Amino acid sequence: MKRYPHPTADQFTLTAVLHALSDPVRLNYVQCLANLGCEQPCGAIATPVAKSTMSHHLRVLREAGIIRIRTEGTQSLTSLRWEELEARFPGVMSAVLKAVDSTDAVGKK
Amino acid sequence: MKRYPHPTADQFTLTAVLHALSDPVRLNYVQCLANLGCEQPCGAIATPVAKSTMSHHLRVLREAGIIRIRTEGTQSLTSLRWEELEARFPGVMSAVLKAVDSTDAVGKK
DNA sequence: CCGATTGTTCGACAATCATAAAACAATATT
DNA sequence: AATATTGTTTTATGATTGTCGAACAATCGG
Repeated sequence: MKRYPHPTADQFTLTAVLHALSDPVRLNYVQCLANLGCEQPCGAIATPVAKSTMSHHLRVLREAGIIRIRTEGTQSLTSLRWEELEARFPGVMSAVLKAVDSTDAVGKK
Repeated sequence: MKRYPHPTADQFTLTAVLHALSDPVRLNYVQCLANLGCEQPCGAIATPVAKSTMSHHLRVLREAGIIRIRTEGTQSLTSLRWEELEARFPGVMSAVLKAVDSTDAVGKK
């Protein structure tokens, strides 16, 4: 069973969060995760990149505090750290995700 | 008199805005600009980097649509494109700037 | 006209990043 | 045990990035 280092909420930095969300592939993944609303295996969300690349992106999101990853069997389950993010940086995630919904900012980099 | 290309609001992309704000030097500049509330010459806001570096950062901010730059005499006057940004991505800028105020996310990269 | 002020542009450089193939690890299934 | 599933790690590569100094451009003040 793999263990991943997750930062605590007080270790989040705004610049790391913004940087993590500034990549189209990552932003799209986060948006899907938010829309689905519950824990998802990495593979459940379609992406245009190789699995090794996706593994890298998920690490960036995890290290920024945006997602939590735990393993169950062979799969890695990812979930948004919504409450912690909203508590630390109120309104940032919700505004960003609303903006994603209302624009085509994702997909074509 | 120099002319700078500025994107129109419909050309803004969320990822470019987030990327532009994800650098500590740029985020700090934007925050100062917002706090001062009015047009400022580049040099009026202290930064830890060389002027050529700052010129680069201001171009990134301009191309993302975050600031407007116009020249008057020898100085370049910068201002936030607040209304346009809020209209395009409601809540994003205001949430980010509030988060900056409430954390030490800026300065130490 | 001359020098000072204020930024921009142009290399150059080191660091980071997004990407993917290949090998690996861990668990599940048959 | 053998194979399939799922994702990570390693290694490599090309692109982007942040940084600076030096040269340049434009204006302002004498």
